Amino acid sequence: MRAPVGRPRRASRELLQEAAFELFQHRGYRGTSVEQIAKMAGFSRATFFNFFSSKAELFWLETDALILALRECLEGELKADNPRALHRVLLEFASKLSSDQIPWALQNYRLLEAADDLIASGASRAIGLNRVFAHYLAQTTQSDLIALNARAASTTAILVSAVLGWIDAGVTRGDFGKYLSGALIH
Amino acid sequence: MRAPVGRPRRASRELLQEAAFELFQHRGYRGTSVEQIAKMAGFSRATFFNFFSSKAELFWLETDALILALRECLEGELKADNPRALHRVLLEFASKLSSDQIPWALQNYRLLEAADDLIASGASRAIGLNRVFAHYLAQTTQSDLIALNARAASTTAILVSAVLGWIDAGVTRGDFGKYLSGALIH
DNA sequence: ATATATTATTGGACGCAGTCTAATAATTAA
DNA sequence: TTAATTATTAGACTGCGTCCAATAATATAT
Repeated sequence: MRAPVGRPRRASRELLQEAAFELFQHRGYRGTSVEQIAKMAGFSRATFFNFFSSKAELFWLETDALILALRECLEGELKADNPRALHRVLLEFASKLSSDQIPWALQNYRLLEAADDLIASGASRAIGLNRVFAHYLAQTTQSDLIALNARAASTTAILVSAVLGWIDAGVTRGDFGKYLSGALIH
Repeated sequence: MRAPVGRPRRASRELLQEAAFELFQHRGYRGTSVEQIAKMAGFSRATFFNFFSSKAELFWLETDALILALRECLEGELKADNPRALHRVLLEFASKLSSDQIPWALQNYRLLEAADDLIASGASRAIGLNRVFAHYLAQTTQSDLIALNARAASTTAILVSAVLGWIDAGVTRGDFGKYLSGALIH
């Protein structure tokens, strides 16, 4: 593990994100330009795009980590001898979520509404989740493709709506598991 | 009903849409600029934005009409003495859909994938549908908000996945009702 | 006929996102 | 000291969406 060759990095995703969220608070997402974010963090616009492929990617950084954790949890389950039902795994994952580690983006998900690129990137996350669920169901159950896709889509939609409900509940929200189980059994 | 005052219109949504879809076929959605669409139809870029608030709005013109019809169908049902369950109304609406009147945008929904603004505008349609369903459920059933939202979201997701499955089935797809009912009862 | 009001179309400018390229800066290795 | 390597940067470009002022085409009033 030698010292890396070449000019060392000064910028980082974290530095840029910090500057961005501060600006988003004051001027909103649309009211904040990439130029301003980069300048606020002490870098140039070009550098911003060395770290994020778009303004929206920055927004989802923490949320993507959460989604990744969920995906790995499901993949681990698939490797088990007898993988449990999707809903059970989701509920267990949900029970480990604590109210104080909600990604900034999710806590401020209402920022989505006015910005096309945020809606699009949020939708891409939902679609990605849906693919993960569909894959899990395909491995663990047998049914025709259309019913399988419908179940995956339904699960995704319910999960998202439970998350939003949980966030909307504010600081007194309590445990997420309660919200998810309430939404899953209908 | 006198002749309208002022300079008469030459342009129309239909003319612009026709030109746009032709270009989309050849160069794709992203590869087609608003400038090109307007020029192809014989107008200027500025005129395009007199008729559509964005390139994506043009894409959804026919689909929006379909969604509107569904919404009106549900609103009519709400005014009935004894509105039926949401699923029943949807199935009846679905049975009236014929394979040869699928909006161009839906038939070519794969164009969505590469274009952020299309994804965003598509997601907005889904969110709008979801609101309609949530409203319907709120009027016709009694349950807590979170379960209600979850059911609406689930219905929306299932409807969308059924539509996509139906379209993917190609010309031999047959009746949509079959797809929807297969997706709804899971 | 001519002038006026009204509406449609247009050109041109702007700011911002995202892409690209070439230049420069900071470091390690030779 | 020089070369190789990587980070940062400036600057140009295209396209979207917004805006405004200019012009064109029509109806109506005088």
